[in-house]
Amino acid sequence: MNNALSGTAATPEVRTLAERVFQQLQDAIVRGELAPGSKITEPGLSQAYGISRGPLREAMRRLEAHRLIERVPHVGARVVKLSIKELLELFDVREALESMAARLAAEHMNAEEIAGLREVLAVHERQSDLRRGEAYYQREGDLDFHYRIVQGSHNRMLMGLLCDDLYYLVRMYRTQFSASGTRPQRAFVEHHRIVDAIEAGDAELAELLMRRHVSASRENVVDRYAAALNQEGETSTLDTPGS
Amino acid sequence: MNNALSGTAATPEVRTLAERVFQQLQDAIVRGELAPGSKITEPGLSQAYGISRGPLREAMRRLEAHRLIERVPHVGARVVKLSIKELLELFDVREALESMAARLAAEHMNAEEIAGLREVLAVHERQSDLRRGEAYYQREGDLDFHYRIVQGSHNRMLMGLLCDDLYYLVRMYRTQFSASGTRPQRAFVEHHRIVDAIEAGDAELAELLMRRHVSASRENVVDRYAAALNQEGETSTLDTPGS
DNA sequence: TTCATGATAATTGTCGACAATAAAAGGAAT
DNA sequence: ATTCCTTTTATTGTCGACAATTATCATGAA
Repeated sequence: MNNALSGTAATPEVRTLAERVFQQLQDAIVRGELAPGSKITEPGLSQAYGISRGPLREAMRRLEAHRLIERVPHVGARVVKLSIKELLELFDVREALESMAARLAAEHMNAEEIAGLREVLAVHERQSDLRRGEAYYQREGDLDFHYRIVQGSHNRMLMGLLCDDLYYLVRMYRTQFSASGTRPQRAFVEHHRIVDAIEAGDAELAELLMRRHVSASRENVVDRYAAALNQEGETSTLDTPGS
Repeated sequence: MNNALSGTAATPEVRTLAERVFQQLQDAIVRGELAPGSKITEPGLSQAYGISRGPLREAMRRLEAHRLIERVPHVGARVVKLSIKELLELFDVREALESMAARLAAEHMNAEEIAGLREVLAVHERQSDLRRGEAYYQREGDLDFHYRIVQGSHNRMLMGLLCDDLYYLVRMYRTQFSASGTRPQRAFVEHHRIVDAIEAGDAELAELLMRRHVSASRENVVDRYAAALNQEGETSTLDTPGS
């Protein structure tokens, strides 16, 4: 129940050192302060955070489980670097999971939760009035929207997979690719329609709309990437040919 | 590439102690040797496996990440005990993920992989001839079938979620609920039809069939549980009332 | 008898040090 | 000059011990 969106926000005080440094590292990685692909050394971090290597190793194990760092035995760990291929994989997984979440939300969400969802949309609308292009806050809010729907599914396993694992990768991608200004208006009306379907209890429609919503977001990323690739002459991460 | 089904089977020698004890513990939990809900104590296990508490703690962290044990700070860890509610949640997640996997498999699977899939079905058919009711081997084979389709999706994130996390829970459930003899014939023809769709490259059909397949398996569990509940007067795990 | 309270014991969290492995640097031979 | 091998160095893996927290149990009062 304590999984706030910004991680360190709604956690007053953590009991264990490993937990705390885990959250700090998680935040640092998501915000891009630890560069993607950069190597992480245990003595360095333990000195930087003023703790021993024991708790640090546990924190790193958790980061590895959340797919934020990659470790190879006896060699070391490095911050994960999302390629465009892995980003698209992430979208496919989100499409599958979030459409299911929307379906379950339409079946199980209660009145208060739906009211909260509408409130989120209202906040977005206000922010959209203020700053139409500036999409950073809205993007965080977008995640908040998806977050609430997942919670509304009342499926703890789904919540764990989406909120504890994948959403951190999504946020990391957004800072990494600086993916602002991604079709704000259209996503807006799609959000509204999804809430309408959920409120009407139309599970199939909610599922379909959410599936299209995520899929459209994915296609948007593909287009933007192709455009950026044409404009510049760079080949950054579209490798890994076989399989 | 090295994620064999039986865990300790295709791994000749593991480099690190933590890795080894992790696999041993994972196997012990899945096989039911460590009773679900039983408490796990660090000194006990470190003595039992003849290692120090350091590697053991890392192994336990990994088990926690794989949702095989549950830890609470300063209190301890206990083997996860799947309730019927969580089992149904697991099925919903599988339905979402595996239907997507089938869709992607229909798009990306190559000839050799399809041939391998057909070979798996052939093996099942032979085993089904030999022992029709005895479904243990067939159930392991069933997981092998699903395993290969997930691999055929060529989506590493999907593979990680399904094969590294959820399938261990599935196997654990099967030993825990001793869920043998679950509609072997019908699952059989469903498997065949799914492979047909994949071979035809019909992504939509493969997705639909896999979705129905998992959903039917879920409903079968619901029915069996309701029947067992009526027959006996026991109330085992249908608690957790509010959400 | 039951409940609260304090002391005891056990377990978890944390730390520093040693051993094993892999990467890096340096030198010798072709 | 390049390549291969040896030595060195740094990082990871493992261990045992101490501190902090929690659970247990005994004791006493209502």
